[in-house]
Amino acid sequence: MAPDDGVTQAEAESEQPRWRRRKEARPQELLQAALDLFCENGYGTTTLSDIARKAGVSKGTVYLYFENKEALLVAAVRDALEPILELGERRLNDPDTDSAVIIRELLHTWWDDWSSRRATGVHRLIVSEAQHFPKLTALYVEQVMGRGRRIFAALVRRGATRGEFRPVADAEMIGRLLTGQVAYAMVLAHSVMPTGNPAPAPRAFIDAHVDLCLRGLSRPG
Amino acid sequence: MAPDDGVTQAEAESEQPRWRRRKEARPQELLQAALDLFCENGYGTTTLSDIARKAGVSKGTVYLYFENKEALLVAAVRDALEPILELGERRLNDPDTDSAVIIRELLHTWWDDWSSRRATGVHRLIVSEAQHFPKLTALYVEQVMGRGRRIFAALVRRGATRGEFRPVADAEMIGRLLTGQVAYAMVLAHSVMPTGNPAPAPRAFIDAHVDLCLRGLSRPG
Amino acid sequence: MAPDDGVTQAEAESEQPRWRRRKEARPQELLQAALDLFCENGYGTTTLSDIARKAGVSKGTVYLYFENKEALLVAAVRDALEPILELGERRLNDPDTDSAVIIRELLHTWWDDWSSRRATGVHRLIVSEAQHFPKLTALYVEQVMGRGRRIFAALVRRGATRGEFRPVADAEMIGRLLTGQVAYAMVLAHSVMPTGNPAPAPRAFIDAHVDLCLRGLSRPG
Amino acid sequence: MAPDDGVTQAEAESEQPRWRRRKEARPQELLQAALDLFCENGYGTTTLSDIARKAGVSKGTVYLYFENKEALLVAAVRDALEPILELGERRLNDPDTDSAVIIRELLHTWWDDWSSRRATGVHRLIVSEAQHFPKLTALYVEQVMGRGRRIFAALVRRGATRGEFRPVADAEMIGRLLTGQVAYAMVLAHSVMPTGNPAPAPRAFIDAHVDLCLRGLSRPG
DNA sequence: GATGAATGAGGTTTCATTCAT
DNA sequence: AATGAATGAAACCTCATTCAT
Repeated sequence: MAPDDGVTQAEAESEQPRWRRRKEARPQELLQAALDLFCENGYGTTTLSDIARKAGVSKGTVYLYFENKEALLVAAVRDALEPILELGERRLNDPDTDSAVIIRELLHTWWDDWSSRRATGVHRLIVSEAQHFPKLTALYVEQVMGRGRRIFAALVRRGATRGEFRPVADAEMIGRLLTGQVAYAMVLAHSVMPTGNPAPAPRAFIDAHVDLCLRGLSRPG
Repeated sequence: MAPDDGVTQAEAESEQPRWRRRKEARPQELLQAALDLFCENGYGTTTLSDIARKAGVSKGTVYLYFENKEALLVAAVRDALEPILELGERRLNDPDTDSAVIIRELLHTWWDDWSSRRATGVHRLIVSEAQHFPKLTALYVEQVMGRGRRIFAALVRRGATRGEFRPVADAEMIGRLLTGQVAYAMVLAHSVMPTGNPAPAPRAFIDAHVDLCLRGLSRPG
Repeated sequence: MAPDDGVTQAEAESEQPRWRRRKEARPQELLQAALDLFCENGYGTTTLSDIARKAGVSKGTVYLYFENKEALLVAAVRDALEPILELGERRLNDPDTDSAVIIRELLHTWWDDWSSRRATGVHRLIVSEAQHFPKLTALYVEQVMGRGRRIFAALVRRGATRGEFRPVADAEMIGRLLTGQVAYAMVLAHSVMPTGNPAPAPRAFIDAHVDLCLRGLSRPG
Repeated sequence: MAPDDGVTQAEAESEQPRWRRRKEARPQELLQAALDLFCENGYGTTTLSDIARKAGVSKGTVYLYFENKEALLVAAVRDALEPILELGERRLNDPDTDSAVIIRELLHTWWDDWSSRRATGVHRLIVSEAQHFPKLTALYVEQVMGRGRRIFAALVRRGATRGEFRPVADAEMIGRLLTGQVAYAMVLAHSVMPTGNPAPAPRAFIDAHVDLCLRGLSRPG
């Protein structure tokens, strides 16, 4: 989770030549370096020199793979989100599992998946830059926010149908509430928290959130 | 009176208030122009020329009143938040009002107050720039996030003490959850939503949020 | 005629301040510096640093007066040509002067006027950059080439009408021939000649050209 | 035979020809691609990638055959001009042909030969880049401009000697005038004309030019 | 106090050239 | 011989900041 854990750095090696041919690996290294820096410092503050240095290449090399800085941003975000978005609704249809359990697990899984991709900062990044990159924002709204909301709305309906939850008038809104709190936690984790301001551990926070919401969804009596 | 409300009156009369009143006749237009533009376009994208033009003064004039761009940002945020933070716990001590009602009203009031100051964008602004202005972030975390959390934590405890709510283990966490969802709505209202992505009306969203949480806080049976 | 005769240089003065406010004079100095350098070295080879240095200002100052490099080129060319184009047909209607005399004098005057504006290099500049600046090229073709051609075509017709010249089928074509040779001399004077390749003096060349053409226009017998 | 034609046969058999024959199997496509692009877009604007792509090779390959971009320019120009310059004075010595006819035909042939080599743009290219490549410019001045001027000066002297033309004081100057107009037509054909500005067809233009000049050379009475 | 012309560091981007493969 | 990934210098341009007026 440290912003510069060395994984993407150029490998320190013996008498390294001026450069190495890495056509296959380069784009990934660049995308990860770009994502890390954009998430950490924002788009405007991150320079292409920073990205190139972190990826262990020269400035010009970036332009072999990406049209310009904006394209790099879009590619980095897409690259981070795509595999995550393909995961999704795994246990949604397991009839033996309570909806409450699925909801709780899915929210935890969400956090873990994004963390493993070093992508939790994407929320903050999008929120910060939304005005300047409407295309990317639309992607995020539809594929991330919308998808999450729909999944959890479906779970809420499932729970209501199965008699686990009380009947719910606006399941979409509940879906929005369920996901929003977690997304916001990711936003804060990449903005105000790193400046030395404490916050509860993600798991505890998510659990408290789920506890409160599930209790709010439970059937009276 | 709730036993724990001391938290919210602590700094009001201290000998050296952390949130200083600066009543010098600063060009209010400058602060408002800066706030609007920073909130709308972000710190990096907003130029001092933009601000000066919007305020109807020349670029040089800005430097008569503010050390530099950063100082202007800090002053603009402070200027926007200061009067809002002074509002606060008005009806907190009215023994005839249910805690649930206070909570609901306070969240709505929060939104309205911030809207009237054109300050709803401050959340997004802070979130975006937190890394680069730790002082300002600390202020925000303590005075805005922290204050809100403490107020609502106190209200939760009040409700539990009065028998309105079930007993709550971690009232601070509940306070965090209650305020977070609204803060996040403000963040979204100034980031992804303006790019053409619909969201529910604030009032409806807040009400749904409060409904769910209060139900989650209600006493069983 | 030397490319850098110091006229446009920043004035060396006593303890000069970091900069001087010169709002009125700046654009002219910049335009002349730009024109000189563009004519001497071409558009692509001339850097904005060169221009700024020659005009005695910093790079940024150029952008206070001109949108970008291209706008500076267009403005410099326009600024050089405009006063010249306003001269024109002065003696065209003097009935006491032979058409042959007018033609000869006008061609000499043309050269002298352009020289006095340090604008003889514009032909070469336009010819070199025509493909990349079609707007500017169109201006040149219409206002410079076309105007010259039409003036001299009119003179040829005048001479034929007055019985000085033989009847001419295509006066426009003759106008093209009369002007082209002089324009080409200007082109060469700013391209191949400065690299150490000798050419006849402009006056002698123009006279020879006029001699040959006027003899070709004279009435048989 | 005209007494002064030695000028045009001077360098043909010298021990170390100034215009060297380089018959190495250079990729002709490279030279032609470079010539086309340089003539069309200029030297600075043409990238080595463009040339390599047009020639169907990789960028690196260019450097197997040419030291650098400048060497490629020189080679391309030389390659285009060399065979043309070897043509030259074919019918110069045919005693049965009038000098006027030779002049007219030679100017048309000049245009046709250059067109067939796609080399008409070389004039514009040289004019544009003369300052930066003095060696190449000197070559052009001597071998192209000078050669042409001398050939036509010789023809003018031939015509005067044979009594076809009036006596001429400065035949070199007439040669300059005869060739200049055609060279200039080529310059314009590759600069201002392609941007949508009409001009007479080359043949008509050359004929009008020759008509005027030959009439100017004709014997009075 | 107010102005806005001027500065110059620093950003993104291009491209001739090199060199491991 | 041929490739094309990689380099890095240098270009254009922006803008926070300064300061003569």
